Amino acid sequence: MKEKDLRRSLSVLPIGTVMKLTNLTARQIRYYEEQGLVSPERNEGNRRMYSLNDIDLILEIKDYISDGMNISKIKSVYEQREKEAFSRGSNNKLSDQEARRLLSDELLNVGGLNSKDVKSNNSF
Amino acid sequence: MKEKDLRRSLSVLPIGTVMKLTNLTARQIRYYEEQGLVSPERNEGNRRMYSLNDIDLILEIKDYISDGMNISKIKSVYEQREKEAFSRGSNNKLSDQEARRLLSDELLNVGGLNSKDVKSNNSF
DNA sequence: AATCATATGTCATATTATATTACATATTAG
DNA sequence: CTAATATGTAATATAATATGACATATGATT
Repeated sequence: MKEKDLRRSLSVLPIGTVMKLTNLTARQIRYYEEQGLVSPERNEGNRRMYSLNDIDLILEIKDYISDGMNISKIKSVYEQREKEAFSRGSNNKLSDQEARRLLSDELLNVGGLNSKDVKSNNSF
Repeated sequence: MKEKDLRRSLSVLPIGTVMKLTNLTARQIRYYEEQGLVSPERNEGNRRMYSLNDIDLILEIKDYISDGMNISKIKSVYEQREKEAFSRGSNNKLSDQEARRLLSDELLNVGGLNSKDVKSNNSF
């Protein structure tokens, strides 16, 4: 559903939270961004702010890497995906207030705890 | 489900995230803590770290405040809720719905429709 | 083996975020 | 009116994050 997409794309999580949820270091998370795999927003203070979708993506990247795939391969996989997604197109817009409410709901339903050695089920 | 309970009690969210998700100021959030309504954990750097359960609670507090209930009343209600949960045995707590009803009952005793500013579309 | 690329660690410096405390103030209750 | 309540605001200190540079382990290539 549309609402869910939106609430999962709200960027409210700082890198420290992402570190805990993914078990990655800040260095790693920033490096994946540097390589074009993730694109967190920035707040007014220039801090990276991540969404649940970003966390999904990062966990997926983590999986790929632990499977022996290197960054550039992962990147090409995502570029391919974007092409497909782009051909579908989507647009939705909700008020900030609605969005906040929706994200609350979503956060309260987060599923899939990351666990260092358990191949991420990526169910976040 | 136990795993979900665990997830919901993970303290990984700094106060800035809570501000965004609840639309409250840091001052308000800390004040509710000062009044004994919330008890976030602290990380090694002494920063408050909130869980999804904490956010639930804060949103609930926000609702009741906007309905005209004052802090001490809310506190006494929570204490009452705990008593009842305790007398039922720790393994059989009040359901959320029952808890809501309890608070609603209390609201009726708070007296006059303290209409206040009902901008509180408690949709959160 | 030597060299190179990749992925991550670590350190230094600068800026933002948060904690704490104190005082101010608007609104409500008595 | 006066006190209590809830929140704002400011000052100061410390933690978290950003950025850039250099180090290094690992695996790939020559």
